[in-house]
Amino acid sequence: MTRTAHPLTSPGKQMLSEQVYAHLRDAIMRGDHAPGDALKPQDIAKEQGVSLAVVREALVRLVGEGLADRLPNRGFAVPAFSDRRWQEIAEARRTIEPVVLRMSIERGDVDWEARVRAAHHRLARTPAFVPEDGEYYSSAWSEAHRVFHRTLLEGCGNPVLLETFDRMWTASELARRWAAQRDPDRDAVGEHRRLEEAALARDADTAAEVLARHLTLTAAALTGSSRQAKEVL
Amino acid sequence: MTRTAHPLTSPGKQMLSEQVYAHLRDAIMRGDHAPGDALKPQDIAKEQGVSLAVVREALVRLVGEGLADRLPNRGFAVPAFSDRRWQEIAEARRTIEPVVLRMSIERGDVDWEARVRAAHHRLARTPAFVPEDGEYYSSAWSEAHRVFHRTLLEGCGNPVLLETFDRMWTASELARRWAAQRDPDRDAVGEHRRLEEAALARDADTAAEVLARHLTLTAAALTGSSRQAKEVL
DNA sequence: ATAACACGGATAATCGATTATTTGTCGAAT
DNA sequence: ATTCGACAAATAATCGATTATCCGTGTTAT
Repeated sequence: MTRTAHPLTSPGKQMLSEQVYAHLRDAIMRGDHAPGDALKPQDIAKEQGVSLAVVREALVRLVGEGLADRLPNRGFAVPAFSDRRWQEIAEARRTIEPVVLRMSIERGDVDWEARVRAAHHRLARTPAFVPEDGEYYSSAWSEAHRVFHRTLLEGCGNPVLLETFDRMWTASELARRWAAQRDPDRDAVGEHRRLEEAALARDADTAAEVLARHLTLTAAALTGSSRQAKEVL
Repeated sequence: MTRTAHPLTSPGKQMLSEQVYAHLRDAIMRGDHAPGDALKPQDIAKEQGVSLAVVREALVRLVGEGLADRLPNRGFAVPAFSDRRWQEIAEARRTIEPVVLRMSIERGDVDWEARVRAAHHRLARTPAFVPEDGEYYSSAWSEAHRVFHRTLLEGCGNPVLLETFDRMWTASELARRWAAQRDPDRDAVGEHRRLEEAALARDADTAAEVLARHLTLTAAALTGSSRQAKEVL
């Protein structure tokens, strides 16, 4: 039955593939599936109540962002990160983010300063762990963490560099889900505080150094032993 | 009629969506379509002799790589780059590539040295322009140019950083197609030669500086006037 | 006993057709 | 003459079904 023309653009409606994409992305990032698990279009289509075409589109997008693997004629799967891959991602972040942070600190305006303050404040008062979630970071903390690191860089004013950050962050978080158990000795809170202080003081040298160290320590904590951290430092 | 099972994996066969994807990517990168032109799935499907599903999959992949724009319920289009966007891409390259080049020079082995030599040699003896192609760079030169710049960075040994290069290079070349007329005063040949020399001499400081200048000059040449180049330098 | 081959189930890839949305146009009311 | 709204073409999004491919299993020949 065709209903009469909409008086105004129907508000809540968006593409099904978009919804399925977001759902799968969140599920994968949340770690709902084990690495290597098959993502079967038919099963997903049935449980989401949509056709294969929309699931397929969502999966293809996921592959493009590194959130799914594809083997031709073999289907899609949750990506499995090797330790080597994880280290490469961490190194890439160490290489690029301090440079962008410098640019950000040199260029950021007062609005950026305010956003940095707000992001750090939010991060500092969000608990990283909630008892019932076991060893995993709470999703609220993960999001606050991402926003803080991104905000630090946003002063650079270059969307292309921020896109690069987004891609690496996604890969980094995905790998962290599975490479990881937390290192209780880490003082990430203090590192974040020092980052904020250096950024707001416009001390690019210190900020870049602290960020590089922060990323190194994080990477070392996630590869199990803290031996590597001491070596690098 | 179903034919009997293959004695061995049929050799030339690959996914249709892959072929269509490659075809569209090449066409867009070659500049066959004007920026902003609609990419109509139906037309493409008909001229390629495939169904809508495979065209759609190819287009979704293209969007993921920034080689097509998508407006929900409005279809796909060849991306139109603003001058601002082009400058952002160029700045991102200036920011990241010199840093990666340093790492590459510090780490590259003798095999890398040989590949740099070969890539530069190939670039130097490939003509940048062929008369019948008007003002556009020849596709052979474009490819040799890409390989040279990529090879310079490959010594870093980090696939994640190289993926980042690939994405930025693609965006850069796409923008160049349309932002661009060449600046006859440019001595890109000399810049490339100095890059090779500094890299092989393991002079990371000089190489990074030459690369930054090279990217600045290229960007300035493509935004029309060479005024900006002089300012930045 | 082993290795190569053929069958069959499961699932990926593709297709043809249906449904939904947008946009331009035409006409009526002001 | 201008604006608002309904109609109609174009085309994007989705669906259900078909075809092709892979892989495990069982069979047969050596």
